[in-house]
Amino acid sequence: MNIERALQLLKEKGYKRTRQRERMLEIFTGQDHYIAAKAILKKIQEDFPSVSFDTIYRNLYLLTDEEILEATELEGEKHFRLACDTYGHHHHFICTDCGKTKSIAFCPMEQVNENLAEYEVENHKFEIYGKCPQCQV
Amino acid sequence: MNIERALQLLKEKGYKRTRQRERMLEIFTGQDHYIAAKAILKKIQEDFPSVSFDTIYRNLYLLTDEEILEATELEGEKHFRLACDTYGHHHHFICTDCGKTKSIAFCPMEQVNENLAEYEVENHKFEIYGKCPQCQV
DNA sequence: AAATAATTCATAATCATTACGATTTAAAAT
DNA sequence: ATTTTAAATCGTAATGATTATGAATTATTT
Repeated sequence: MNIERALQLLKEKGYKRTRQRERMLEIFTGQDHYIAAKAILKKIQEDFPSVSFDTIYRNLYLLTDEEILEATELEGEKHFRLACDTYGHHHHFICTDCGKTKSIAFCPMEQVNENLAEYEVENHKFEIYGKCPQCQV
Repeated sequence: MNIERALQLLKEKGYKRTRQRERMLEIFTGQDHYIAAKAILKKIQEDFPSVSFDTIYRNLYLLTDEEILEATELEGEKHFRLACDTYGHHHHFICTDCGKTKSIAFCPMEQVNENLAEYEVENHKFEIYGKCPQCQV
């Protein structure tokens, strides 16, 4: 995902192009880290000191719904990153210090041979946690 | 995990045997469901109307640290269940309605062949979400 | 039965998140 | 270029889960 494509997607859906949204996308661009909602807020306040929680959260969820961002919950806080498009469905190693991610192509759902016939599977989560090379002691 | 063993473990560590703790363990016994902290509180209040948040949360975390309970975070709320001892390390299907679980013996870490040599893996999470037979529409 | 150390209770504080009404602003229509 | 209008933002307050605190209580040890 890149800014151009994100803005295009938003336009197609009739959403307005606001400076706050552009700035949010800029913050995410080029990052392969998950970032806490709180951290996004702080970053944006550097340019828009009066931006409110509402704006940030509303937009984070909007962008996630539109699949421009990916979300995950780490230690009770929601974190976000630009949706990856290196390959399709995949998972992540996530650094518990800095949020840096490494993509894991393998999806465990292919291998589960437990009998789940009577269960209606809707979703799954596979994440590996640890320290990236930069964050090791 | 069963009550006797849990109480034994607590005793060995020098923790006191309180009525509240016994009641908590009773509530979990025989359940293969993840239960929200809030729900535990309500249940215990039936017997101890004046029990406080503090008691519940402190004990849920204590029991989790002692590996008597297992915890997971579902929709921003922590949920708990008795640690399974059907077999060793494993994962769960979790019903998003009632919290009922089904054990999944397969662990995806065995299959990951991405090169994580430079990454210090500490932990992982694999959960499948959906509706159990009882909760399907 | 007394001592002591852990535990609980009652309540307040914190932290992330969500909600709301008034105001502003981007984009469409004139 | 101006007006219109619907969406978005701001400022602030509310909510909900969780954590913290200090005094009172209780299980265990002496």
